[in-house]
Amino acid sequence: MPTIRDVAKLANVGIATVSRVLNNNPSVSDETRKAVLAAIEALDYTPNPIARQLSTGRTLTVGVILPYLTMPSYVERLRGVQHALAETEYNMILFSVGSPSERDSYFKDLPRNNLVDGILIISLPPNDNQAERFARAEIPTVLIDAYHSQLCCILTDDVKGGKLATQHLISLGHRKISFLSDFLETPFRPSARYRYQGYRKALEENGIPFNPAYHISGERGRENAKKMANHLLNLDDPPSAIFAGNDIQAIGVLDAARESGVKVPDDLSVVGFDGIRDAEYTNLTTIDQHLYQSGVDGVNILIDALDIRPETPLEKRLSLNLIARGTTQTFSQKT
Amino acid sequence: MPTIRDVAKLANVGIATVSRVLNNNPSVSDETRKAVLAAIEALDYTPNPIARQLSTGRTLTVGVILPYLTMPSYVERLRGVQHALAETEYNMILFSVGSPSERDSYFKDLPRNNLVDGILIISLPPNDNQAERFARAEIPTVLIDAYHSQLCCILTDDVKGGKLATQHLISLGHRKISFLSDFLETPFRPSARYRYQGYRKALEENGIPFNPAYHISGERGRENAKKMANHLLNLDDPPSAIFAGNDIQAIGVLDAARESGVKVPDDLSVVGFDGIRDAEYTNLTTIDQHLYQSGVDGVNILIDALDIRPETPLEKRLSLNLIARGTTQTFSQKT
DNA sequence: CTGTTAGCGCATTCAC
DNA sequence: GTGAATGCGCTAACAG
Repeated sequence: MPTIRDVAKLANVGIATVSRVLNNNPSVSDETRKAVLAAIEALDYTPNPIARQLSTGRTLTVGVILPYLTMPSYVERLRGVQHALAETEYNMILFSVGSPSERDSYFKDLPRNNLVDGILIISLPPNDNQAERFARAEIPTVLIDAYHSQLCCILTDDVKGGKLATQHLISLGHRKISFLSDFLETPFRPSARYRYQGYRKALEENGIPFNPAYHISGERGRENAKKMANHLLNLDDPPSAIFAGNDIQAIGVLDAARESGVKVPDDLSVVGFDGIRDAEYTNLTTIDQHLYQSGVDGVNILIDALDIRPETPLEKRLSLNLIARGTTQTFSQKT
Repeated sequence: MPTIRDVAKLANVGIATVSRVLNNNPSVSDETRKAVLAAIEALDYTPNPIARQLSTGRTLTVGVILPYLTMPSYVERLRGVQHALAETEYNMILFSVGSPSERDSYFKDLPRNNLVDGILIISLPPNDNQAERFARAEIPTVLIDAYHSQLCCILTDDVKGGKLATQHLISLGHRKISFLSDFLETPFRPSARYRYQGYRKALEENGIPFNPAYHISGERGRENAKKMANHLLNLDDPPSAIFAGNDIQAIGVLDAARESGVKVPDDLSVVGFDGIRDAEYTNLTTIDQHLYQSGVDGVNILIDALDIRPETPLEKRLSLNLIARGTTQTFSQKT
């Protein structure tokens, strides 16, 4: 592999001159510049980015820490990041997290080892110590779908979203409303918990007593959601509506309904959460939280922070939209 | 940021000793090792990977070149890569391609600039010159869902898959079978073209004349597929079955059928291609091409090649499975 | 076992 | 305008 020295030799110049040409330094005569470019061409030379990184102290790379792409919402966010980053000169290195210990290891090393110029964290809230570490680091960090008072973050209000979804059902006349979700406590970001809080709040504000039998949570995934939904549908007094913690689970609910012959939305209304593509496919009413946009915003804030570190952490809240589709309907039945 | 020198100073040793400790070199006395570790701890020191990379010539990084995550199949393949790479000591840097020129630029520089130790290319077939370049490079390269005789590749036989899907419909009694897909010529990998070839072959082998009216292609995406399907369904003599070039398009066909009141599978059978999760959701009969596994295999072959470069390029063909679900049915109608 | 030294390939002073 | 020298932080001989 040719080095800058080889180019210099061939072009009969010093390596500094080659470096100048590479970096578009204007103080090089047209003649020598041409000679250098010819040598570069002849040797098929490409500057070694690693050497450049060590020398300049910049890597032109952004590190993205995120869970394995098991959930469509992560993918959607990553797509936004991908797209926004393409507009910049930065590359992206992906750190996939499968366990809390993996997460902690990245959280510990990445802000201190100069491998990346900036860090983007998706759906993985740091604890106070970790956040402190990020905040102190020379490397700017932005959280997407996670909050910490000391760090820049892009957020959606899950509580509000939960309220919105429940409110929608209530306004349709439903009173027997179920909440079905992942476990409320998880090793990563427990968005289900916040959505549940919103659900509870909406009930309360509307004077609807909370029925513990209508609250169920379990392992994530469509299959499990289906099982949980079956349980709900088999209650003596089944709910007339189910609010699922995310779209995938809502689709599981639809599965259960179909198999049990429960007609949606006639006999049962279903609302999801996220606004992933699958929701569109299944004509599911859901809360759109602008996943893609969260990735774009995260990148933009990070890129800005790379130039001038904000003295106080920025906080951006994304809006939430109820998308009413075919799985919800007025509840008119009298029992 | 502390350097190895700071640690050495604090521990009262030479930097070589610190380096030895960092690299678990056994020839360090327990005592000094302990002292060094204490200093590392005290300074919260983390070795600079860039410096290490420059010094060793290894980056412990794999470059993944792939199209923007616009299609679920890319995501699924990336997931496989992500998972398999996590088992190794390698990191992944993502190069997202949105246009042929972007692709060409990565293809040109990446094999020569030592930014990564190995390259994985997903669904982007190189031309002869580019392949030559990869083959000559010191950096091993593996193609996933792309073929070139000079390079290692993980493949599925799209022609065979197209045959398989068509064959399935034929064996169900269908004779009026449509093929609906993306444009057969695309800037990236034209898998639709191969699947179309399989379709034609199956027809031929079964003595079914090809009806040009039953062949339609256009812009990708669910919406467009729906429009194309509508066109087919409105023909004077509409097809009794539609084989779509991929699952997303098949779902578009289902949309069209639903809206036109054409019952699937009673009035129309539909087959997709890919085996993405969405196919499962929509109960779509499809050809599963083991997308996830292709990513895993690609990583494994690459990692092996990192140790010992195969003298002759490896080629792995993934199997294809017809998954018969609810959108296909025997054709018994007599017209 | 351990310290000194010489690069890795480039950018960047500082003289000329 | 241009070249020689220095250093980025680390690893890897090479001595001792």
